[in-house]
Amino acid sequence: MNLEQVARRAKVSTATVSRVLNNANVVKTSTRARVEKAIEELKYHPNLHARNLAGGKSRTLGVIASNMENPFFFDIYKTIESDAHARGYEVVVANTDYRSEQLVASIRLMIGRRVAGLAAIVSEMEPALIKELTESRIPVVFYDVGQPRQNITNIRVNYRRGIDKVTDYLHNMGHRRLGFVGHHAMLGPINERMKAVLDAVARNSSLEVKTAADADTLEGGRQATRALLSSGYQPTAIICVNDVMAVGALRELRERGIRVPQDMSVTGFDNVKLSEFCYPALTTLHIPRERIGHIICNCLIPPPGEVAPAEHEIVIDPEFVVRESTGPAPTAARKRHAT
Amino acid sequence: MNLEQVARRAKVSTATVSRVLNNANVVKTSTRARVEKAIEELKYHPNLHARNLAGGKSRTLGVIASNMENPFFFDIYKTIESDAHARGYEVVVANTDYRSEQLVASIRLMIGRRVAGLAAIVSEMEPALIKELTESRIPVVFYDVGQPRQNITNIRVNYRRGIDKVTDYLHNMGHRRLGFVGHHAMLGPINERMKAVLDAVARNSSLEVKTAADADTLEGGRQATRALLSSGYQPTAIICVNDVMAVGALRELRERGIRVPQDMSVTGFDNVKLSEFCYPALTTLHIPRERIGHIICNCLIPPPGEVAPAEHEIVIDPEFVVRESTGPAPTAARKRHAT
DNA sequence: TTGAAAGCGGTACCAG
DNA sequence: CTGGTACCGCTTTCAA
Repeated sequence: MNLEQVARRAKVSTATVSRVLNNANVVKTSTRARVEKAIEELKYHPNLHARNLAGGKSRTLGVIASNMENPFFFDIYKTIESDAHARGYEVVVANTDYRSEQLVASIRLMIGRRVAGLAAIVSEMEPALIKELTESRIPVVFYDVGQPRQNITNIRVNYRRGIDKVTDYLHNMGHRRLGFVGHHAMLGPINERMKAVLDAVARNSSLEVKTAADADTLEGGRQATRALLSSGYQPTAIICVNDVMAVGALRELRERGIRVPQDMSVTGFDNVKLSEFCYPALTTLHIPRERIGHIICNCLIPPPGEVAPAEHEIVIDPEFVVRESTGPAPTAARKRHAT
Repeated sequence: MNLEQVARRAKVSTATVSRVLNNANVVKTSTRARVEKAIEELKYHPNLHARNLAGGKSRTLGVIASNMENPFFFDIYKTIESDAHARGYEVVVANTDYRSEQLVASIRLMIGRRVAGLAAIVSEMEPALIKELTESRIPVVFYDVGQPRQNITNIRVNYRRGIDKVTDYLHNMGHRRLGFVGHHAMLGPINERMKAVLDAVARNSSLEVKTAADADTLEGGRQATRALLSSGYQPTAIICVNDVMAVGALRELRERGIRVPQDMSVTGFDNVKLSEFCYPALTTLHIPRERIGHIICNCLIPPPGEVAPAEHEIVIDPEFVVRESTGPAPTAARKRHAT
């Protein structure tokens, strides 16, 4: 089913059919009606590949994320999608599962699709890829990774500032032995979060910390917490790399009969909706996912007439949100009681 | 950057470049090397639109879901994606947000992309669309909606059986006043779930029920529960249309000081991972999302050599999973105490 | 083993 | 306002 058949049935040329398809308001009403009738009768659906090929432009944005299962990524994606739709763009997504081979495949796929812009919300990233992207001339926004370049915008979160708020808070509450639950993406921002914790501990000799890592899922958070505690280490507070893993931690603690926050404090990161709905509600750091989505879309779809904005970097400061999962460090007496 | 430029640089014809791109093992090794070098140097990325257009086939699957934010949909999607990748297919997704206008747009988009197969995991669905799809000749799998047809496979869940397990269980536990928390998709399976509850109540004159609905999110579950209880109605058990909304219900109850399960029982549906991690863990009905994903993929990508399977329908029975969110109905005495 | 050329299904420019 | 037609970038015979 193609243009030509429609044209034949409507007794016009393919050019005219193309015109009515694209709302060129130069077609006589009667002709247009005839064409539309033919389209309807033939159940004609234009081939988008042919369109993109002939038209040259794609009006499609690509979004690549490490783990769409984590609401953090999904929230950003959702904002991008609705902004894009509002401007008449489609968006295609790809998951990397934190695997850089998948990242490579996804990026090639996006380039192959000739997307009009690409957002990479990923922790893993090889320099070679960045180069490849730079040379592809597609407008790109990286979240958390890479360097600003010609056609590359960078959004980063000031993890150090965020983590410092957490460690200061915990320290003031009397916590000295900390645990850190991370996930298996050992590059980029995750490491930054972990390093920030490590540094805070290094700055303060009264503090100590042990870390554990597992998959970026509820189950992963639980397993990492289990590993952390099974080692015999007895922290009074666990800092989790994100909210999802923190909810996993909460479960492990519950099953061990460790009360939160009386016996153990737990913190998350991101402030996804779930962090308010779990029990106890998580103390966490808010990252404005909608704002990030809007920024990305603005970079990728420059308002008509304007040129793509010059290379630049946008830094975001996480906001500390105290809820129910944290409290004063248990005293020896209370701790004994709990056991 | 196109085939021709690569061809020129490698001093071969475009046909040859195409051959090395497609791993046709007819190219002399030395030639192949020359071409690959050129591709590398030029950072050439084949235009997928041109490829699809010329090749005719697409090796991509379309997946349309009502709400990817709900892990239920996402789990199915994820399974489809990994199965598809294993067989060398791509998959593109679309969200409808339960809006049938979005569904229409998404389906047209998929047809326009000439996907090799389409999975529609949606609650909303207009008959006209089904017809349109049937006529498009692409293999389709509907979850929960529509009728089996020529190129259409149907997967459905026996909601009635599932819900009956829940209502029987609750009835045996002494519950008489039920609440039902649903979401705003008033067509298809949701209605089936609700109708099953209504029917169970109708069959048993000692039972009564009131319903409330809101968005299919954590917050929606909370709001619906709030609405249900604010009306003055005092159920002893709340049946939720799915786990996500049940977690929302849990929060509202917590904030009202209503203990689960002592003062109120709560049930979910789907048995997503979250149902084990929330507190208290949810009594729910398990729906095998991975199995569903596999089935879908098998229908859409028939093993090479075989013809697409004939029209058929697959029915799934949910399995009842009892956890901590349900218990005996509170006695009058205990109830008074709680207040 | 390689090249030439005919499409694939549209778009857009140029005439009429 | 409408038709003719030269591409868009790649795949795929058909010959050489």
